[in-house]
Amino acid sequence: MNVRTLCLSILFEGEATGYEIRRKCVEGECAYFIEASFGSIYPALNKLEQEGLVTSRTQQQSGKPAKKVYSITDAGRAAFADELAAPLGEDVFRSPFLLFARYAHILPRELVETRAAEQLDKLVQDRKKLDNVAAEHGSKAGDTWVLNYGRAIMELAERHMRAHMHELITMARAEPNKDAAE
Amino acid sequence: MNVRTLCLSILFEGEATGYEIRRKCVEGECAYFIEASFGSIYPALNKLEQEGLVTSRTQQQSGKPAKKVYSITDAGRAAFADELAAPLGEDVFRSPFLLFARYAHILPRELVETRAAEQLDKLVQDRKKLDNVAAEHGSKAGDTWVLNYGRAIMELAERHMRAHMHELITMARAEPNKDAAE
DNA sequence: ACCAGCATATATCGAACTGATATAGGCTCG
DNA sequence: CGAGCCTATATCAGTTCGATATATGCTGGT
Repeated sequence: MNVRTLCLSILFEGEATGYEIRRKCVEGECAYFIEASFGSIYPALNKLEQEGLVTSRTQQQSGKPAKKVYSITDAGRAAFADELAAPLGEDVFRSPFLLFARYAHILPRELVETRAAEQLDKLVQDRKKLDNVAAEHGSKAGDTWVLNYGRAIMELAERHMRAHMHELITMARAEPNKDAAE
Repeated sequence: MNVRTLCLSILFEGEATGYEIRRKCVEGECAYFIEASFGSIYPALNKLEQEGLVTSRTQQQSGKPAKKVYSITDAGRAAFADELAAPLGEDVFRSPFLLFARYAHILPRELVETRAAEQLDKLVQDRKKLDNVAAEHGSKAGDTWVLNYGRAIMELAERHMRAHMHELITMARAEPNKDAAE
């Protein structure tokens, strides 16, 4: 599932600029399961326009920079339908925190405490963000389903972290570590 | 958290070849929260050797190709410790399936049914894999913690999917779709 | 008996993507 | 009244993925 398809999926719902597509990824309906940077969105939109899957018009704004509003074409809608019918890629989960956690036993207690607290905070923030999206957007059924899936998992992650983070901190405390040598 | 640090983390635990590092990412203790391909592991190991953070020796084998066994150096251990002390990157979750699910309402019922079943199967397989890792490896405390975190989440994901996938399928069924036109 | 396919093992390359940076106008708040 | 932020587009270097190449031996099916 590449940035190209992501752009088509958002334009399928209605017009948008590159900037707005980015925002929808970071704080909108897709926030939970997609990420894309400007560095991939803008080139993707250019290429989609070249291929005739989207069209654009430049819109002047008072008090803000001019923006380039993209719309999907019939060819774009067809291409998106084809993408949805194609075999799906694998889900990906990467966690620097979990790599860190494996080595709690050789790390200073204070550091483990800090990182665990930061991680819990991230989980809480992310869950709140999903709750807000669910509350604000009068989203369609598919969006609600995805959002509920995300919220269920974030809730558990938060609960699990809260219940078990002290064990990680205890590991760090248990063995005196290299910190003493520094 | 880059491939470089991943390699150091695995070599910190003991000697390994590039191939073995890859395996540990795919089916070992890290399977849940890390992924890395040969295309990034081998170059990373070469660079680490150039920098003196790891050393290698070539080991002949009967019945198998020769392998290049890497070991971490003191400089490597120090570099790894520095990495662990540095601020952590963000956790990443990307799900082509959830992007697909948003559009269940415009998709043929059969396709949604197939993809939902495939997704459930993946979740079951992944959970089983984590259970196996937990059972086989007499892993250290940090590994057990990470594994339990992963298992808790996979279990919920599986349960949630099992309980709610029929809603997705119903969405597809509810509105007749473009499939009729094909 | 033989061959297809799979596991081990290293390596490279193009395409994709991230994260940082550049540019630029206008707004807000201390 | 200026620092910093928001909107907005764009590019670039570095990282990573996914596919492919190469080589060898084992295993299972016909």
